[in-house]
Amino acid sequence: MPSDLRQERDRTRSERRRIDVLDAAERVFVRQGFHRTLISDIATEAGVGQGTFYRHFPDKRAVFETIFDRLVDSLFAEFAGMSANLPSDAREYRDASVAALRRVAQAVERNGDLVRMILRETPTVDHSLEDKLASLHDGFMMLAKSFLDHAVNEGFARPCDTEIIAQAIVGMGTWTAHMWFSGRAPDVTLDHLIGEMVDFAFQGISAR
Amino acid sequence: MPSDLRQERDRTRSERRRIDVLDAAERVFVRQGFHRTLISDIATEAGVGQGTFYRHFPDKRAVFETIFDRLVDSLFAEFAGMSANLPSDAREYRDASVAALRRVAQAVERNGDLVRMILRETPTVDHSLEDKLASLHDGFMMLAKSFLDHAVNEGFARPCDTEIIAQAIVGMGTWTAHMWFSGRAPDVTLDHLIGEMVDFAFQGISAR
Amino acid sequence: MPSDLRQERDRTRSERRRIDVLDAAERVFVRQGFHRTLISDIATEAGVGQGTFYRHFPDKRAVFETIFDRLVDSLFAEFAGMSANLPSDAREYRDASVAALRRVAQAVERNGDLVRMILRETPTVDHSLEDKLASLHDGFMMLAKSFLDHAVNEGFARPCDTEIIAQAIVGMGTWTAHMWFSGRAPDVTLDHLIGEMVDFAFQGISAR
Amino acid sequence: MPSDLRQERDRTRSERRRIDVLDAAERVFVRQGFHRTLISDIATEAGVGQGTFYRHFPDKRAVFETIFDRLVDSLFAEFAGMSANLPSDAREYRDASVAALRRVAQAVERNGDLVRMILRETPTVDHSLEDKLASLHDGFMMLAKSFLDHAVNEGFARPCDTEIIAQAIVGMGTWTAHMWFSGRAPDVTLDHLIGEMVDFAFQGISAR
DNA sequence: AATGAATGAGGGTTCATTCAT
DNA sequence: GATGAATGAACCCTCATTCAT
Repeated sequence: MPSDLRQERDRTRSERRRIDVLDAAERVFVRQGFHRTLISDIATEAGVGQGTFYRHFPDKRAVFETIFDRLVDSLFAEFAGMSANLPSDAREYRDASVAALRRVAQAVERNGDLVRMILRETPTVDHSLEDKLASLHDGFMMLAKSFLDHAVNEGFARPCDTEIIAQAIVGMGTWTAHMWFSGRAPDVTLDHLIGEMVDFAFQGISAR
Repeated sequence: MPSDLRQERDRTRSERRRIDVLDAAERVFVRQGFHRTLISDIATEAGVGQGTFYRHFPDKRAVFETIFDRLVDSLFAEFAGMSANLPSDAREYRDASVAALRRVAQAVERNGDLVRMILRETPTVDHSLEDKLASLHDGFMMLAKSFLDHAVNEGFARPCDTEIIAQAIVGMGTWTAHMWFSGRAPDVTLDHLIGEMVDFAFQGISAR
Repeated sequence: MPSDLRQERDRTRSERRRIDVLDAAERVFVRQGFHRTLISDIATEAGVGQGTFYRHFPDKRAVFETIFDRLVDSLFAEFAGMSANLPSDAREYRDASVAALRRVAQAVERNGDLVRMILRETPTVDHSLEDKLASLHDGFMMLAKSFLDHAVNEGFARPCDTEIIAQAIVGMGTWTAHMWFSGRAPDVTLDHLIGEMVDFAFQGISAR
Repeated sequence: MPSDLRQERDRTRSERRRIDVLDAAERVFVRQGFHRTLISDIATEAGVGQGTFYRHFPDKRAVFETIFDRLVDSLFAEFAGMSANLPSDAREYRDASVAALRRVAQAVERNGDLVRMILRETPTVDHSLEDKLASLHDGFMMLAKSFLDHAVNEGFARPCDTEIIAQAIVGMGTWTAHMWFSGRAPDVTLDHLIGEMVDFAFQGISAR
């Protein structure tokens, strides 16, 4: 039945349009921020009429949320194959940390501006989006915490309030990423940066 | 000449009005964020007409910047008497850190919502305000760095890339403060939180 | 490609809308003057929303200038075929003057209110529009002067400061037109009026 | 009784204030035109508070009208002693015309900007002010007409539609004055200008 | 009487959203 | 389905006018 084929093709074309709009919105949000962006900016950037925007999204907030979700998914995909086997001594733990950070850094590097935009804009878009971002942070924190708990249990990390420390570590990382992608970080290689931060996390600043 | 007296009184009253408007704006910004706040919201909250708003500020952005500056000044005032004598051994250094963090925490505690609002909204208001906030962060980072450099020079902190570590520490602190004042931090006392963070910063997570 | 057709049709329709707004503005300006006219008055008169006004003109001043230019163009079009052959004796000169005035009068008659409005309002709209009107007057004056110079050179007008006299004649004409279209001129036929003015311009008031 | 004296002095002071405001308004109107002038501009220029403005005038229009009337009065005062004895031959008539124009020119010269402002702004302020200006023109026209009628009756002016000619002459004069005070008139002496215009009015342009 | 801070109605302008084509 | 002109609610800002001091 050819109409099936046609429906299929139409759906595909529509889906492509939707993604065009999404990509355009992302570029504009990155460039101008959420609040300075007009629907017409997005439509123009996407090369479509404003009406077409409304065929795919109910409003600006919805596109933003879709972009947010898309980013989160792509970051989580990056993590998928990662936490396979837990480290069994301090050395392995450290190596795993460095490897994980490198992987994240690479993942984020490809669209650092996007990440920065999301971190900057999300909390001012909406209360519910602010919460969503918070859960995301919580998710990372839980991940870090479970890593840490494991290490403590295995005896190659000292006992501590792992929730607080996990929180601190995530904060440290997020912040540093923010700086790095703003170009406001010290002018060093990414490997050096990661190395210093892991050393700090493992040994702190104290001599010995 | 009685008109001198009158001018004086008028100036005082006008100054009070200005502060009323400023305080009202602060409350509304905290409640609704910068972008959802209308001039009329501020005027209503202050219990004055819209025209009165414009008598004291040219626009919403200007009030925001004034609130920002006022906060920065009040935080700096808190720091004024602090960095008197530098610590001369590791223990003193740790104690000084705890004391400093307590002091900052207390200073911020009184208007945690304001701090959170400023941290959240500022980067989306304006490019120039975003920069202003960045310099502020830089300032804190430099402070932390000089502390750290001192400790390294004195030999009670291990040699490291103090700029990176200072950045990380400031990030960690800011982030944790953010969490704390959102009520999304673990449910512990402030002293415990500070203690854990300082321990982490000094010894890291490693056993021994 | 049907979109070409559509673009064409859209452009035509838009152009028509623009002219609707322009015509409406003209009517309102004539009725209320520039300063008493609100954008909403124009939109209402045109039967469109306020937003539509702004789709076609940036502000009230711009519509005014467009109306001004449109009038000037239409008046100049009237003059186009006129100054073909210069008169070669006093009688021809007088006949040519009468003919020219009749022609102008007819051209202006069709929209006397508009002309009056433009003469009245333009100098208060804007400095640049005031200047534009002044150049227009200058243009007319130069035209009159060249006519006069020719007559003097040919010997059927007495030697005189032709610039001053040209200025005076234009003033006389403009003024009389103003009066005529306000309904404040003496109650005579246009031909009589023109005849008297031309006689005056040729012979002055003196007996003989 | 000293309170009489005091009342008297107060009245005088109030009257002086009123005139200060009036003078200030005049300067501002000349500088900015009626519509661009704010009450606060006038008050500032007068060096008084805005409240004081309202003590003396109900609104901007009223000050304008007062300035208008004041100008008219001062011009009429200038004419008071003028039309004493009517001329009895053509030569005298011409001399009288030149003398009259010189006198008017001098009167106007002292405040040419004011006259220009009044001529420019009045018709756009108000319908009733427009009418008032029209009556003024009518007054001048009637004056000119009666002069002209006399001359015709005495036989040293040719018979003509004196109303039309009077209108034309007034228009010519007003227009030329306008040009002159805008600095857009030919660069000649006032006497030359007047001479040319009177010659034109008496003999027209025709040779012989 | 003089002041000028306070007011808020009024008018300009923007822009999300609709809808005829 | 796509378009973009049209719309008008919503918001910013001005400024004539009032009135407490």
